[in-house]
Amino acid sequence: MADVGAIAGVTSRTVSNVLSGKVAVSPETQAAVLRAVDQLGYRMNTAAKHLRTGRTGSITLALPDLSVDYFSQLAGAVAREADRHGWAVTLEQTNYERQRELQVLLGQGKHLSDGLIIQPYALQDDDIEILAAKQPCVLLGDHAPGLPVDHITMANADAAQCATQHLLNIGRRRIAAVGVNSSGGPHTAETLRLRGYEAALEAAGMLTDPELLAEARRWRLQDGAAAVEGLLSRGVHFDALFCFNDSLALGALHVLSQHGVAVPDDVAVVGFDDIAVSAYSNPPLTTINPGGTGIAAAAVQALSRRLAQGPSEAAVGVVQDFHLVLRSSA
Amino acid sequence: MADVGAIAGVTSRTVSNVLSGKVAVSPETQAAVLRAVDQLGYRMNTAAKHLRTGRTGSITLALPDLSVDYFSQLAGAVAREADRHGWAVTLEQTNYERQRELQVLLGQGKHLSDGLIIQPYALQDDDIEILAAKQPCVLLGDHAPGLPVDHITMANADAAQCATQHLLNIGRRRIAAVGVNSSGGPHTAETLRLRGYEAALEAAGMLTDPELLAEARRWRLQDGAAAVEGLLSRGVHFDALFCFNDSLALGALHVLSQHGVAVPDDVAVVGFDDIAVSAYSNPPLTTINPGGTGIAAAAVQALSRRLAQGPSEAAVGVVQDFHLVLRSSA
DNA sequence: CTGAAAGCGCTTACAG
DNA sequence: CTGAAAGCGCTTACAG
Repeated sequence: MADVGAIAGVTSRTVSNVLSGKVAVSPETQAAVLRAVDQLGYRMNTAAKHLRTGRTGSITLALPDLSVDYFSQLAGAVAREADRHGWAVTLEQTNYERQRELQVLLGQGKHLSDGLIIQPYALQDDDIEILAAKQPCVLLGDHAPGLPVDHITMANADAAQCATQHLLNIGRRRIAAVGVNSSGGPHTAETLRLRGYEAALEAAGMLTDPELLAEARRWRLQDGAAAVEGLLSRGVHFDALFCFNDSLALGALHVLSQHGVAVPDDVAVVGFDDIAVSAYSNPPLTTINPGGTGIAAAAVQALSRRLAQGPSEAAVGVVQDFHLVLRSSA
Repeated sequence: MADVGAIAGVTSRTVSNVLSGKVAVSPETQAAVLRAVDQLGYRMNTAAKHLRTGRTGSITLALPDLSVDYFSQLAGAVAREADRHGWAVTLEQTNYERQRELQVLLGQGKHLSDGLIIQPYALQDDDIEILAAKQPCVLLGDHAPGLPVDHITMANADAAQCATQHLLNIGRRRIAAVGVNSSGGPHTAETLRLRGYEAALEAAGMLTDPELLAEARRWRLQDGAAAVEGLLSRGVHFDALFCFNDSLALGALHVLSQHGVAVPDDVAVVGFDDIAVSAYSNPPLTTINPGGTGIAAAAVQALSRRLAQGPSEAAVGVVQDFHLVLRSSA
């Protein structure tokens, strides 16, 4: 920077002013500096800037697993949004491990960043206190209401009820729920979606048959396949599947097809998330769309606001809209 | 660091030595320092370290689009590998844009990192010279042979020939190629895979029928669907599809099913990449597996080696193994 | 094995 | 509108 200044006939101070654009500089000086920058191929040292200002210009995105479609699509959307805000995004795969989630929240990640967008999975409500402190942070997914942390969420229970209601509307009466996880906390997606499922049944004057609750701790393709295999091998009778996410549903579709079960004639299937492949499965999957890239945009915006406001302002919670996407599977 | 030293009764120099572990420190001193670190909740300032050492501890991963399964799975694998090497990974979505690819290669990304792993898409061979310079860099995908840059690739033509050969082996004679892109350069995946396809036909004494070449500039689900719709609407007769990647194949499967075409009876389908969903499609997809997470591991390792050796050492090219995964679609 | 000191490349009160 | 100078928090020759 001093070298640039030397060529332009100014000090580093003025070069900095020109480059940051925060302080007015006379047009001639500005032109001279820019010329010198070009001539030297000068690029600012971000480390020095970071050291001085305390701002890194990057945010951390912490997700359980990038190879899960929902997360990778979320990551893509967040990257795009962050880009618009001039942020780089550093990736942190937490592998569904509480330890790593805590580590990231405590800011012990390898890389210091200005803020964090995290979708926790294994973190308990007890860990809440830790969250609020340490660093600017936006939570994705579901957590205890009243959490003093910015968060973007969706109406999980309502959406699940809507999905189940649709299955009831088309005349199904033996609807299995795929993705139940009895070890989930009270404010997790698995619990809320189960609640929505039960609410729909109840509203129709029906009881939840425990036999129809198919467990799946993780929600990957293989987990959906295994859950439905289980249902089938136990001889459970069902005419519909409400899967807690699309990967489960895709796995389910696969197993049903292998067993010669017709979808939707014998068994109707509804998913949750509307990932890209779901529109192209055989048959195409009816599913809940959780507001598209809205979550990513809301998250980045919330973090941006938090960074501008500082930690004192009250936490904001955004509830994303959803809608049922009707395709052939139900 | 000075504060920590004050408590431990040493200077920052010794604290630094303890924390870096590079210089021997007496056990008592070490214990005292560690205690002080704990007591103060001290965390090292990475910016200062970076400024001083010139190393950021992070690498940049530049991919066209995270919402494409192949790339997101690659990103997940790279993140995992980088983690093992103690690196954070910063994400750069280039959106298939030459401009952004150049920008990243020139190191003009928002974030300075120690090195770059990039899968270019729009970059031409003319840009090669730029690549070699600027920063430690590992190339993914296909490029001119003899490129003076570390690169991880696979035997695209061989794999494509293998896939096509399989279709010939099971008695198919009208094999359409899906994903042809006439504007691709001579060393791109589209060109190499087409070449493998043609080589297989030629080896069987057959000619390439231009009618069977289905264009698709991008290789997403919708592109595969559109390509096959085109084939169908043009009334082209075909009994097999060799799709240049799995997303195209999945899109194709969808359209075939919509039109009541039986797979594999009427039309056999082979894909390329073996992404996770491909094992769960209906029918499950026969495809080329490009060495699993081997590419990610090889890339991170190559970058690691490059960083240790400096720019003078000769560039290394790794050709990843592949194999055909036989499932029901062909 | 440890101290005292310089310096990495910026930004920013303090002056003028 | 611009200079001279301090300081962000580390690491590392230079000594001892």
